[in-house]
Amino acid sequence: MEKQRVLLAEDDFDFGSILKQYLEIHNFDVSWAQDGKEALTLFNAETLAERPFDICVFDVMMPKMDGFALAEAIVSKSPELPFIFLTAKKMKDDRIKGLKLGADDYIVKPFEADILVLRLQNILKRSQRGSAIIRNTIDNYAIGKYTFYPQNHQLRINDTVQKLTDKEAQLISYFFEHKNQLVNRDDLLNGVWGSDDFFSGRSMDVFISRLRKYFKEDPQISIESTRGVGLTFITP
Amino acid sequence: MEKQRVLLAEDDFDFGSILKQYLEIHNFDVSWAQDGKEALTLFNAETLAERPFDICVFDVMMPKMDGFALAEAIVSKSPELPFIFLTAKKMKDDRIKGLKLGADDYIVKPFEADILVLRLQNILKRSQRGSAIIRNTIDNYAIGKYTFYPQNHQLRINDTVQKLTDKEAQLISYFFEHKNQLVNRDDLLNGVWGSDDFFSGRSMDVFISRLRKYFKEDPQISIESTRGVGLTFITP
DNA sequence: ACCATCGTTAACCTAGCGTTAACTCAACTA
DNA sequence: TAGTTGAGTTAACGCTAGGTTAACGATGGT
Repeated sequence: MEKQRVLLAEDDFDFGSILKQYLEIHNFDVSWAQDGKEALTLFNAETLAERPFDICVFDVMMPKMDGFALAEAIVSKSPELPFIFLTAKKMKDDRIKGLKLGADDYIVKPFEADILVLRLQNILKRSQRGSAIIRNTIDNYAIGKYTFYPQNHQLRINDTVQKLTDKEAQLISYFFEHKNQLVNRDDLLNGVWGSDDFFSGRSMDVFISRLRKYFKEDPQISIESTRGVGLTFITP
Repeated sequence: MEKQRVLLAEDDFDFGSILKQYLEIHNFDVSWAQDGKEALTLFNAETLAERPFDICVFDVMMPKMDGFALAEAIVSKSPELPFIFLTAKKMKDDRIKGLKLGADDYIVKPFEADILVLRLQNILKRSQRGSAIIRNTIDNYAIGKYTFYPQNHQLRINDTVQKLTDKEAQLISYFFEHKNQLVNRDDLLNGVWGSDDFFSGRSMDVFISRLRKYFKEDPQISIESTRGVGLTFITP
């Protein structure tokens, strides 16, 4: 199999070099940039040279150009190129911002390097089986009679407006962004809560239960769980 | 997607060139003028050439022709063209003057460059979904039985006149200018106070509470908060 | 020098939100 | 089939963002 090409933008030297090594062990071909501008330059060069990247990994906090800006710039040129964000936790609201940009995933530091590898492999697998993502900068998600507006945390159901709380909004964004995919519980925890928060427990289940109530009216939409694995947001 | 065209008028060389770069990274097409007259020339040239600008960014303090004069000149020719002001803080009353001219936003220096980008994108999104703003130089804002006159800080409620303080007036202007939009607390702080004032805190809440009193009589008008996010000035 | 005005701070209170606890049911294992 | 574990749901708890009022202190006018 051809090596997959990864564009890695990560300013922390130690962390970056470990990731690079680790990815290379797993048979990726890694181009590592230490700030956003450098990453953009790399991207342009490689794209011109007609050996485009297969996937990008952006740290959010970087000097000169942050990961979001970088992602926007790149998405505008290669709308179908998958990318994920890395971030230190505690960056409030960032997760929604990231997913709104159309990120395929959102990993909160610290994390195990092999987690990253697994996620990348999954995303690549998905994007290869067709489903070329046409990614627009999203300002709402609509399914059937439901429309969710991430900016103001509003879920419109037909014509009634339901205000969601912060966490509900983050969770629902995650689901809309991964609809009809089985997402495992750890990924969900990481994506919405930041895994290292290791809090005792079952908060996620409570929130899922709350979301289910919003979707109760529509038999076509549901959040189904697969015991021991994770959850799927089922939509028509 | 087509590049959006920005007319940037900013006399400070360092600041201007950074903004230009940053905007270009975000896929804007930037024309940068270093004083008001130059900006006006650019505007005329481009408008004649039938490649009109999509949005303008004016620094207030500039040699030869300040941002306000420039804005007036441009508004009189392209009434529907969105524009925002940049200004050093401490320029008392400027904000009201700016909003009276019909500015779509008002950003106080210093600020993060990505804030600017986000605001521009929001404004453009809004102005594209219809609602072509018919902008008159505003000398009052009227909603129901309330009319606010920014020049003399008077709020008329039916036929009684309430004189507002400086800050009340700035805040109410901001809300009238952003009615039925959720504005986040930081933007509000920046728009009215100038964010870097990081003053200990809760002044804004006090003012909001004061404004609410003025609107108490009318059940259709209110200032509602969305916890952890911001505030919405609700009007019919 | 005194008073009035206004923005800010302090202090207290409420309600909204995320989490936990506890109980129940469903699903897997042996 | 009994025992165990994962997940669904509800109610309750505790924390904190936000609402409100009163008091403070700076500024400017008389």
